[in-house]
Amino acid sequence: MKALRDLEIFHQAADTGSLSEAARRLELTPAAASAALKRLEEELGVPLFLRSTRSLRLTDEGRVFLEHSRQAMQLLIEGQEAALGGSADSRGVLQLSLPSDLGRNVLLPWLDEFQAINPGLQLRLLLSDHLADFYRQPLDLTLRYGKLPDSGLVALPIAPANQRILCASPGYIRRHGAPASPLELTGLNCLCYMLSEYVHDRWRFTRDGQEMTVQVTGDRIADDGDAVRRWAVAGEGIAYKSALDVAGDLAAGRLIRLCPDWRGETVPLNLVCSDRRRISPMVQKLREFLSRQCTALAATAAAHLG
Amino acid sequence: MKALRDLEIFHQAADTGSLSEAARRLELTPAAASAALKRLEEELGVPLFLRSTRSLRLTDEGRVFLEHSRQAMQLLIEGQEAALGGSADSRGVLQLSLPSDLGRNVLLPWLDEFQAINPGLQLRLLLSDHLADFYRQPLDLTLRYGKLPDSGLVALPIAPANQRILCASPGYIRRHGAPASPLELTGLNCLCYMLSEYVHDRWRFTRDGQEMTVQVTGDRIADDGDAVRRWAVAGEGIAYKSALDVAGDLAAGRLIRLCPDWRGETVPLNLVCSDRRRISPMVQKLREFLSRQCTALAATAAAHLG
DNA sequence: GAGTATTTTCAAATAATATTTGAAAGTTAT
DNA sequence: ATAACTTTCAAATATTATTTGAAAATACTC
Repeated sequence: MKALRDLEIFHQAADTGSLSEAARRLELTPAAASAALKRLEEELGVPLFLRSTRSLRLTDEGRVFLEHSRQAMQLLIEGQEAALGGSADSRGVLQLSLPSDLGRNVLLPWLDEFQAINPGLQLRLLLSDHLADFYRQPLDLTLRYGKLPDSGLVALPIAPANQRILCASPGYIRRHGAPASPLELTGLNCLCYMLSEYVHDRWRFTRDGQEMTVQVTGDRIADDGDAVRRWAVAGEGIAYKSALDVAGDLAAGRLIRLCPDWRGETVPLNLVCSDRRRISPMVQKLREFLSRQCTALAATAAAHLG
Repeated sequence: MKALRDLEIFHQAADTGSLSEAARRLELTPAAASAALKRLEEELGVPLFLRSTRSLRLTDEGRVFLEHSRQAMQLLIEGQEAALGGSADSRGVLQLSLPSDLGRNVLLPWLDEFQAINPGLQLRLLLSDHLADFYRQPLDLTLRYGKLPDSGLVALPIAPANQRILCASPGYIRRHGAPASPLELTGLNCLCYMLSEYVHDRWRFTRDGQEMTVQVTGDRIADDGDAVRRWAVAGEGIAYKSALDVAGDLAAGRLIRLCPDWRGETVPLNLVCSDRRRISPMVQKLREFLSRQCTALAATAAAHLG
C-alpha cells in the first residue's frame, strides 16, 4: 500500500460505481485510475470490485476495506488539522479519557464533586474501552486498566493490585447455583467482553500457586464494560470483571462474588498523563483527587476480595 | 500526503529518534529518509521534528500527528486483514451497533427479552456514539441517530420524527429557574455533546415557522450520550437530547422538559442493515422486534412532545 | 582539547513508479 | 443495429523517489 492517492481513487470509484467518473473527479485518465486500483488490489491480495466493461460493483472484501480505509483517511486529515491548529491548551479545560464502566458509574459523581470544588473548570470526557480512542485526542489525563502501550507516558499506578472477580446476581445464582470452582463455568452462561474483535473468553485464576484457565462461552458479548456489568446485574449470566467496577454492586448486594478462594487476573488501574509538559496545577490537583478517591475505592473493593 | 511509505519513515524516525536508524530499518539511505520526511512536513505544513545534525526530537505538532497517523496505519492493516479474513458469517451470532445512551438504557432489556424468546442466539454488542465504530466491524444491524453517510446501506426509519428536546432535572430547575425561551440558555449551564472534536454547541429550535439557533456554553462536554444524560439527571445543567433517550426519565420525573412550545431539531432514528445479502431470518426477526419496540417508545416519547 | 565517528542534508545522477496515449473489446442505451 | 461509453492493455512519456558523493555539524572517546 504505497499511495494514499490509490486509496482516494478507490473511494471515488466506490462512491460513483465508475472508474471513469472517479478519474474525472481526480483529474486523471481512466487508464491511470484503473492501474491505481489494480495496484491496490495486488497489494491487498483481494479483489475490491467486480467489474464489467461498463461498471464496477464492490465485492464484500471491497466493502470491508472501504470502511476501514475511509476512517484511516479521516484520521490523517484530523491529524493534520490538529497539528496545524496547535493544542488549544487554554487553561480551564481538561480533557479526560475514562473506561466505560468505571467512568460512567464511579467517576462521573466524583468529577461532579471536583467541579463543585473548582468552579470555572470545564471538563471534556471521552468514555470508551477502546485503546484506539486513547490516541485520538490530546488528553490531559487518562484512566486505563491493564498494561499500557510503551510510549513514554507518565503513568501513576492507582490500584496496582486490582483484579478481576467472578460475580453474578442473586437471581442468577438462585436459578443456576453458584459454581464450586471456576471449572464449572463451562456449564454456565458467561458474559464476555470484546475489544477490537478479540473476545476475552479465557478466564484465568490462581490459588495457592495453582493456575487455571477456563475457556468460557455465553450468549452475550459486548465491547463495553458497562454493558457486561448490566447483563450480570440483570441476571443474564456470570461476569469476570474488574473489582473496582463492581465494588458498588457488591456492596449493594446486586452482585455476589463467586469462587472467592480463586484469585482472578490482575488488572492494574493506571492514571496517565500524556506529557510531562502538560501537567498544569489543575491537572496536578485533579490527579491527586482521583488518586485519593480511587485508593479509597480500591480499599473498599479489596474488602470484598478477602 | 502521497505515500504511506513516508508515514512509515516518520514513525520509525519518531520511535528511534534517528533518521539514519529509521532508514536502516526500512533499507533506505539516510538521504532518502530525510527527503521523505521533508516531503511529509511540506505537505502537512508543520515541522514534525526539531533537528540537530545528530538527532531528532518530535515537535508538539509531530507528536499530535504521530498519534493520528499511527491509528490510521493500524486501521488500514485491520482493513486488509478483515478483507482477507472474510466475514465470519456463522449463523446464530448477530452483531449490533447501538448508540451509547439508547443502547445501554433502553435496548439492553429489550434484547434480553428477545434472547429469552430466541434461545441459542448469541449477541455481540458494540456500544458507541462514534460513527467511526460503525464501520469497523461487519454488522448485521445498526441503530443510529441522524442522517447516515450515503453508502447504499439499507435503512429502515424507526422514529423519523424524533427530535431533540431541552430538559433538566427538577433540582436544577429549582435552583436556576426554567428558561422562558431558548434565548435564556446563554445564562445557564448547558451540557454539550462532542463527537470527533466537534462540540454540538449550536442548539436549534423552531416555533411557528420561526427559527432560532442558540450558541450555548457549559462546564461539561462528553463524547458519550449516556454521560450527558447522567449529568442532566444529576442536576448539573440543561441537556438537549433525543426525546427517545430521555423518554423514561421524563416519565419518571427525573427530567422535565423545558420550553415545550419550541421544537428541537429532528434526529431521526434509523435501523440499518449493512447489506441486503446479510438479512437472515433471525436478522429479519430482530429487525421487526426492534422496529415494534422503538415505535412504541417513540409513541411514548411523542406524548411528551405535546 | 583534539581527533574520530556519526549524523543530517544538499545537489546531481540514476532508478523506479505513475500517467498518458492510442487502441481494442465489451456493455448499455437508444 | 448503432453509437456512446466503459475498462484495460501495452508502449511511450512524465514524474517522483532513491542513490551517490560531499559538506557541515554534533557527540563520543581518548
